[in-house]
Amino acid sequence: MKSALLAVNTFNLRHTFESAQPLTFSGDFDPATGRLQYTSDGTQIRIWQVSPRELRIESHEIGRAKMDVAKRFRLSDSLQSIYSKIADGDRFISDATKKYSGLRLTLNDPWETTVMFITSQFNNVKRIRLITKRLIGRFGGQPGSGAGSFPTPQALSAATLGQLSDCGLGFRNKYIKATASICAENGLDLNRLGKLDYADLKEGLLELPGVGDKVADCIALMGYGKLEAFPVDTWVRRGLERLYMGGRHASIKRLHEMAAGRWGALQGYAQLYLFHQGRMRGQHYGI
DNA sequence: ACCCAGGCGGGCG
DNA sequence: CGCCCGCATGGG
Repeated sequence: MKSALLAVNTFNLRHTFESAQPLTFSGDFDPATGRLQYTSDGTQIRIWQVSPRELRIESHEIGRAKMDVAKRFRLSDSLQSIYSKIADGDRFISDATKKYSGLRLTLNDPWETTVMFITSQFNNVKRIRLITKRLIGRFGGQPGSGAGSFPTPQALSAATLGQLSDCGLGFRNKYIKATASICAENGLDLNRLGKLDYADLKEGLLELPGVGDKVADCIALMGYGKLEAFPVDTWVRRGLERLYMGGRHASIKRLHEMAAGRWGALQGYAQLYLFHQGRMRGQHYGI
């Protein structure tokens, strides 16, 4: 096991893990020690924050691990610059970026992100974690060949609806199986969609069964890094209506227009802070 | 026992 | 386009 230090600026691993992104579902975070362990391309990586400006990384492949951490947590994003743009004249975003300073968007594997956010529909964070870990344990890499790694499209398309349901997927089993077979057999290579601009990418994602407006935006944002994606879920919707619309109801279409007008090309970051603040405000739901 | 959770697909007007 | 409905499951 090798170890390295990585300098960071405006980064908070705890906030980032708690913000219900793909690593929240597949990774293991120890709240007592602040250590996060996750698997990337079959490599085990363990990280924790030794100081506000330093991250400790442990892995057998330390070089790859350092690159993965930098990419995964978007460490090249200047959060100070992003804050100054999305919080300008906006009391609510300004409050959230102060309270959760260092909360970062993550960039994750498109296929894993797709499965996790199909799983997320009509579900809660704790159960998404439970289901994701069952999928990894039953259909992911086996001991000796990438244990703990996420199941491939081939593995999930070969699973029966009963097996998928037994992982806790319930009615989502048919979405997962159908999307997996499209990715495995029909040659829809999710990695190639990354070349498209946001509008075309979203249109492509919407063709997958179980992927609607909200899930497509989650995949675009956290699987492809499209910062102009703005997933509107229950928390964001409530937050927008309460904070910006005097408590009045608004359509999804109207909320998208408002977000685009306020935060433009960085609306994905605004969404992350709105979502996290909204979800933490009630704080009756664990991770 | 009852309620809710990072919505979606299908059917309707 | 908007609205309404059913939907599997585990935890509070």
